[in-house]
Amino acid sequence: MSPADDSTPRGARARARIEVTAAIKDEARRQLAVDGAAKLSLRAVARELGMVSSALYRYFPSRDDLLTALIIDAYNSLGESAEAAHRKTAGAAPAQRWVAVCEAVRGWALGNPHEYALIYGSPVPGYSAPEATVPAASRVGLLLIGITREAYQGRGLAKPRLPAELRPEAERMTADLAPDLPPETVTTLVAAWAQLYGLIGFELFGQFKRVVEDRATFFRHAVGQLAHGVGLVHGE
Amino acid sequence: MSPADDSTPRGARARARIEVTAAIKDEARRQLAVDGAAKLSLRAVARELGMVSSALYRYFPSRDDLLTALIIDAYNSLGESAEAAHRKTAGAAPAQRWVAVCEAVRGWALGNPHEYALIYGSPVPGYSAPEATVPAASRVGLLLIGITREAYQGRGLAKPRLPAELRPEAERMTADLAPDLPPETVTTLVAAWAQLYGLIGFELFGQFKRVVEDRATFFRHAVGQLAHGVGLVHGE
DNA sequence: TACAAAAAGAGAGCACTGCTCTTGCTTTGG
DNA sequence: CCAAAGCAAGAGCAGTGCTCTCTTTTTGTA
Repeated sequence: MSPADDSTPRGARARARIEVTAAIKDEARRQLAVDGAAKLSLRAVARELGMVSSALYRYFPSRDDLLTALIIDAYNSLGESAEAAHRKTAGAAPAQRWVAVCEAVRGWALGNPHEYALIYGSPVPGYSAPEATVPAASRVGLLLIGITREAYQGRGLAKPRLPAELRPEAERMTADLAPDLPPETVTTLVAAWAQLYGLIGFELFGQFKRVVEDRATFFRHAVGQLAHGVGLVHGE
Repeated sequence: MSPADDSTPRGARARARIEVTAAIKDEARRQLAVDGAAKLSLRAVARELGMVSSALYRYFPSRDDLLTALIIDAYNSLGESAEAAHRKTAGAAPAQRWVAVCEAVRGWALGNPHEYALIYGSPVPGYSAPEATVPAASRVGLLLIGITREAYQGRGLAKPRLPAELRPEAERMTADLAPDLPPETVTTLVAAWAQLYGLIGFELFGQFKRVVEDRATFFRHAVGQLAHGVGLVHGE
């Protein structure tokens, strides 16, 4: 995760530290998958690893620091799933790539519900994500921007309307996120990005219970509509 | 909250029980607003109320039961805010009512972030919402259905396209939720419902930090687009 | 190579949590 | 009137995050 400044760890101790750190995170991830973030216990992790709880604080100075490490890993794991779907659809139409990436995000979420809740559910109280999580957290968003850019550079796309009151904000966002795209598109894109997580969250957290049954099909259709809204669909 | 079967409590003891129960919930809500659900402590609540912790278990058999009561209250509080906005816009165009209700939901969420997180964030681990929460949880959804119905009965509305693979599910949802509306509309409506919470959740949980600044304007536009997608906007 | 410094583990302990059980006291209803 | 039910209080259990001290082990360097 951290950049490998010197790929040769200075000694046996440094190597051991890396291994123990990884072991702690692995065991913590295991407990996370079973019981969720709120029940993750440092003492239980240490117990399972055969070490005493106070020794664990040599590796993570607090429970929140462990959680932060897990959050960054989760963002990266999710990002890799999404990027894999993106790669696999190279050459396909932008709308299809969009749907594929969205489905990869959904699939990862369904497969790792507690990790998903950790990063996109309510943040752990009193905990605000440190700056270190930003790059990992951006990966999916960048992917969606990339797909849109590809479509735009390919043949342009239908711009949604933009009310005058939103234009300043739209131009600010555009300058920050994708200066080569029209503000109308960037605005819709950001909304679609948030809406994607609404769809996934409702499914994952049980709001669709007794409402939506064929959730995969429903999701595919909904994110297809999102792609349409962004302007990725030309034909028909 | 609970239906007043006999509005005259049988005696002084019953009255006291109601009052103590309310006091516990109030204090718990106070702590919830400050520290969030995970740090809500029965002992702290009891302490603040001048009672010993074990006495609290006469009123709520467990921490989860207290949380469930708070969840139902939160759903109802949110529902009332939304319904107030709905009433206040009686006679207005459906799209305007839609936006007003969505803004009421957002306003309530921003004003009660921890309560919002309690009901729409990641569910408390190992905790699945009991059936008792269903009616309270449905109020906002019913409102959105009502607005759409009003628009439909008024002058009909533009139906979005519906792919064949989704038609069975769309018809099932329609039969369950609003048999008098076209399946195309119901499907889009359910998606919009989830997407609304995506928009609010991203704002509330910090995902829009350094991305969207003028969030009120952005939100108004985004939910206006949702209304458009459902078919509530006729003109222009 | 000897040695001080840094890193790591072990254990005890503090203040807190949810929850249970027992012991008394008070209100209630037959 | 009096047993029964409801309620409060206190002690106690097992667990938590975290800190502090003490000892051992591994370092980089004089």
